[in-house]
Amino acid sequence: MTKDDVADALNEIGTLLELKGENAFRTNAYHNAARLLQSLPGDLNQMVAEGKLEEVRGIGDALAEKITTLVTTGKLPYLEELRASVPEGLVQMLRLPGLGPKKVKALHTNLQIDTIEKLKAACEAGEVAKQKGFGAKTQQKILDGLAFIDKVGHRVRIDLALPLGLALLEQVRAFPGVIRSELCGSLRRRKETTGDIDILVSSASPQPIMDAFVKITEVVQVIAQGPTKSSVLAAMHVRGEKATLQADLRVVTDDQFPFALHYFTGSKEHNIRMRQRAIDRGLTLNEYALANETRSVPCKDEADIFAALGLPYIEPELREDTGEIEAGEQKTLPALVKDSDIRGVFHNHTTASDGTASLEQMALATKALGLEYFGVGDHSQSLTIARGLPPGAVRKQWAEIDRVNAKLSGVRIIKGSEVDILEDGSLDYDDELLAGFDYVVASVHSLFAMPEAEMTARVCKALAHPAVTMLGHATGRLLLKREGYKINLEEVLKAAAKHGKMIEINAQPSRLDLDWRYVKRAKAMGIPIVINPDAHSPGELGLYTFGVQVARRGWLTKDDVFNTRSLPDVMKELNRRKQKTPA
DNA sequence: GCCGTTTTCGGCCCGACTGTTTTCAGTCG
Repeated sequence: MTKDDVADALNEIGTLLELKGENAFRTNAYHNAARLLQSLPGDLNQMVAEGKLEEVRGIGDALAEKITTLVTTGKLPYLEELRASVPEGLVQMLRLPGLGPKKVKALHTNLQIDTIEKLKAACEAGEVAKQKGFGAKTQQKILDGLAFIDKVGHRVRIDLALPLGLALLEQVRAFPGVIRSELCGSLRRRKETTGDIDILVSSASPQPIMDAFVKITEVVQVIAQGPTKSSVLAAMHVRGEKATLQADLRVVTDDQFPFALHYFTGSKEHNIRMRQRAIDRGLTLNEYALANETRSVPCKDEADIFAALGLPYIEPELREDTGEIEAGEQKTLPALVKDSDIRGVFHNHTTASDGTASLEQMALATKALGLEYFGVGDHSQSLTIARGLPPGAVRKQWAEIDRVNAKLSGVRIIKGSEVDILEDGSLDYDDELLAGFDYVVASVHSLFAMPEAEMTARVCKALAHPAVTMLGHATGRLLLKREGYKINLEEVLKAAAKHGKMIEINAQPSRLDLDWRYVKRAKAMGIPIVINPDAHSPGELGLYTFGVQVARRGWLTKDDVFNTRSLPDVMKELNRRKQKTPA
């Protein structure tokens, strides 16, 4: 058993104990131990063998014994007994916003609800609202949550899906007889979430490839296995989280490969347009060929297919039928921004607020990524939960930045802050303090339930403030978990354009906010975009690449993205903006 | 569950918000 498997088991115990109404300190000890294990360096088997587990702060006798049993036998009777005593449906109910262990337990005890289906029926019958501690609003919130899950289905965030897809692809590529192979589908188009992994292979002998595919270590279940297509369920741990997805493998001949690659990359809407173009030229386009009864157009790659239909190559990220065909015809397709264009990052956190690494550690990690500048953006004073900085701490940090900047070479720390937008749209620091920052990210972190008009006015007012440089995570959404707050983004973009403000693409894979559709809109309005990792640890700095993917889906070129500029350029522009700020 | 210069029991876990209440339990970050 790996560290991650053991951590999964411990987390499961913690959750099941919560549902049984156990003491929160006890359940937390399990979750805590799971987290400890995942960040533990070295080999777990070896630690167990050497009896070193108890030395870890947070793991005592009881946890050490359970971990030892899991590692040595691969199972744990205690966990199995727990599972048998708690219906599986209760664990699923926990995923609904507004439902925690206490409420789930109450629903189970009082209404015998132990499945999502029974929960839905009870809400629709109005039974839940009658329960003590529940009410009409809670009941509606559950129904909204159920509808949301229904809509989202079993999709997985790209930061989890892509590593799993690439791990499978890498192994498939090593199979004997594989000529070409690629990821297709929404993963290749770098959509923010993925429903399944599509892998395409060209080969003259499909059968051995099918046989080998279902035996890959990440495969947990074989759903179907035919001569040229197989479907499996694959799972992998990525940075402590488990990704499980259906993965389909298709094998075609190498002549068919470009057509199949285009077809399975989609999107469906893009494909429809392309097939129509083929028909207009007296041809049919499908996953095997571009042809009619009398002739077949040979294509060695996708570019040949586009060329045969009178178009330049269209990048997968653009294939959504949102104007890419027309732009191709007019030769106005953008040269999309690339990872290597990024020269620095803004909006990051250090131990001064809720980050895990010091200013200097973060700056060094930025340099190690080959970047030139690290914009610090710790939280402002109102966000006490994230240890937001009071003014005194801000001034202390500025002195620290000057000290570290004097010491380091090859990377520069830029003074910034992620300042809360307060309820009335004012900022969380006074103007004098704000004027001392090189840049300010303004973000909403409170009162998410505000009516749309109020929230829009609140954010637009903040954007009018001279000290604000850019807007942080524009909607506050958490992908597959929580919809963003209600806000009129069109109005927000107008305000940003009017006041000359930038908007960030928050590159945290759970956010990817501003959404790519609005990124495209922002570009059309001339609003500069900044790709920010919102890193809370050195390891998160590299997440900016997920923001680059959003930028590409939003048609952005290098020139559209502020942090593709060099350090001198960036400082010049930030200073120019500050000159406009009345002190 | 873990932990101990407060050491074998009692504290650990903070604060805002929501929806339910009429003073607060539960959820969430």
